[in-house]
Amino acid sequence: MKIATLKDIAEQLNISVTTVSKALKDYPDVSKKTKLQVKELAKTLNYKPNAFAVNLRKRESKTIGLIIPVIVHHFFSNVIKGIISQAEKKGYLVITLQSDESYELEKKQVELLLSQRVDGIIISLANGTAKYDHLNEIIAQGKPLVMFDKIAKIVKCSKIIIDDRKAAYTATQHLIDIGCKRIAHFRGALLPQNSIDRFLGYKKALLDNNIPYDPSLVYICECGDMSFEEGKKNAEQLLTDHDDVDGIFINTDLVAIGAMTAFQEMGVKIPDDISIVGFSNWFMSSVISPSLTTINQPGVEMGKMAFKQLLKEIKALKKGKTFEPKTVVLKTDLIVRASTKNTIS
Amino acid sequence: MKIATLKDIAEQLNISVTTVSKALKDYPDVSKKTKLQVKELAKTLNYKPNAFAVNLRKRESKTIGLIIPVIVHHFFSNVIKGIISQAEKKGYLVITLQSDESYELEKKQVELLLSQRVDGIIISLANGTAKYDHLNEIIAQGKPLVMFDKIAKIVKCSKIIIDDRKAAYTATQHLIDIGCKRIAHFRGALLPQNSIDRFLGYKKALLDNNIPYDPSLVYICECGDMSFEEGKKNAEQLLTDHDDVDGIFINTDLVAIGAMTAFQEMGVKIPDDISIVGFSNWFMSSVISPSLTTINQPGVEMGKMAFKQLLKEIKALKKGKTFEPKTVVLKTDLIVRASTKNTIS
DNA sequence: TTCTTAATCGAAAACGTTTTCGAAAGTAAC
DNA sequence: GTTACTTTCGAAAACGTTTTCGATTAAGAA
Repeated sequence: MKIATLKDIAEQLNISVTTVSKALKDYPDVSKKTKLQVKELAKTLNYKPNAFAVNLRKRESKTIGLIIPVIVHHFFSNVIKGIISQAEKKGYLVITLQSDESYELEKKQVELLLSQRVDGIIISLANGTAKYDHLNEIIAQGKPLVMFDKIAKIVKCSKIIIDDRKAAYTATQHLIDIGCKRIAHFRGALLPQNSIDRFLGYKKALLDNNIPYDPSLVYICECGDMSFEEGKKNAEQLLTDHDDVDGIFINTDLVAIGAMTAFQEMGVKIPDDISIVGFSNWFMSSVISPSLTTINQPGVEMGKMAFKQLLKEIKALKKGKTFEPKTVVLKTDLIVRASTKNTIS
Repeated sequence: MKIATLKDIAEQLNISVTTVSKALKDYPDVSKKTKLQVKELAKTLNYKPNAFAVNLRKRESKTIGLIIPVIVHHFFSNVIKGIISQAEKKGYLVITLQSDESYELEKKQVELLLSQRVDGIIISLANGTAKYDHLNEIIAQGKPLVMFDKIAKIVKCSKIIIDDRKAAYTATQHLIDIGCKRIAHFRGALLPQNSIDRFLGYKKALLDNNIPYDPSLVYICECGDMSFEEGKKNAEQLLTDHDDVDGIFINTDLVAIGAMTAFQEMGVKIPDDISIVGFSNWFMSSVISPSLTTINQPGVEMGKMAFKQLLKEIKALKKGKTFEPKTVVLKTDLIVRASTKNTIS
């Protein structure tokens, strides 16, 4: 019932704890005979090294922390999957926490992970996060930090992102290419960097095509998380504000789907009356009707990359080396589906 | 840069490590003055107790393990969310692993968690799991184990489930009530208990209503995970096998959506030609067209329950008490939407 | 024989905490 | 001056590993 320790093995074999430890890790200064005996007994006693003791001694936990705004989310759960699978391959475990888009919680969770002595932290910022002391503390403690998707540019750490601006530009350009003249934008929250970047990409595409930028066509979401309801609300508002809009680029698929639902309820035809482009390529977007044109955001790959970078830094630090923060930009693709329709050719 | 320890504080204050430790936890045998000094210095040094050392000493990690078949999954990610949030509230952290529906991986992951000395394990079984040695080992080590959703009845541990049979019965009865005469069933994999139970509920509903049970109407999925493609394939097969089916009860929403997509591509009208009921109430199901009638499966609540039960058992064991495994059955609801249509009244 | 080398082992310290137990010093009572 | 408390502290052991460094023995070389 009690879990076996090195001491138990040593006593049963009448040898020292030292020798048992060395035998199990194939040190050269242990005889073949003893090694065999030790290994055999270890197996029958179902010996497993006590991780606490190993951690304490080695000053590393083989564990990393992961903080994300929401778990029930197609993109984020893909990232989680990517991180966990990659980590497991390399012998690391992942402690996951959800910040719920709250700065306060996020800060508390960083403290928690630090006192747990994780070997490194991967984080995607909450929308509410505007102060970065808690992140700088991680770095100050000499712990690797990797941010992904929702990042803070100022913080000196590695970042795994997509080119939001370029992707948004591509999305908007697609609307223009198919003949849209009045293009609205649902930009989500004001703060997060990718919200800003997507907005800038949208704006640039307009200007590059000599379409005047009209601020009244940009809808902001004051609430914490972009949601289905937000999309519905914005769509209804848009319809009362403007009757000439023929295209919308929307920050997130979920919001886009909310908007589409509202439009359909109000008798607006998609894509005939309005073309819509979303962002993220949620699985859902391929099965709704009409299917949603969107930007594919490679979640699993992002997760894997984030862990790989973190591991690189963990290893560098272990060897006493320093490292330069690196920013990896992952490729995105425009996926054209039924929610956008060419009215030109 | 270096992280402060009790010793550092002790040396700077010229007192013993013992006193520092006691001061920080407000032991009565430390003077107010020393307590104040210690706490102040601890704050300025940003002292955080070393979790490894505490764990080693206290023989508990305040960490639990969670193994699930898939992360990117509406129901499971909801459960994860429930577990993590509840655990955080109680001061516990969660290490999440994904078994990918593989018995081998699941077994390895249990070993991993045990050697990590987690305080308990929550698990939802892989479809491929038919042997339970690894689970019994957890119990043999005196660690609490809670299973949810995909459980093994034989294993003596607490279980959080829904009444799959009853839910399936309700779903099938709904199809019968609206006038369906030939009702098919996509049952998913052969092995998992809930797949079996849902099938039994389906069958019982038929028989209770004097509808003959026809095995050729039950479609099995040989593959590991139930997927969108599986639904399409089954739908196509069904259409060539039988032309008189007017209702289907499908194991999982995702498969149901796949089937609906296939039907729509083949010109079969839903719900006019065939009524469909899914299972789980994925968010997606409410926004597709037609929206999907389904059984609501309370993921977050299930996760919270699972953790609560686990914590109860952890606490009992800590006090040296024993406990009786408990099975909690959560309520489900039928959610009627547009994919089923009353052809009677 | 004596010296060198190789092979095999173990004592001990260290990682950072927690907790038990006793010591010391001060105060109060007699 | 002795006894009896109270208050405040610290030594030491323990949790289970890992690793350094010496010790011991045996074998081979001189």
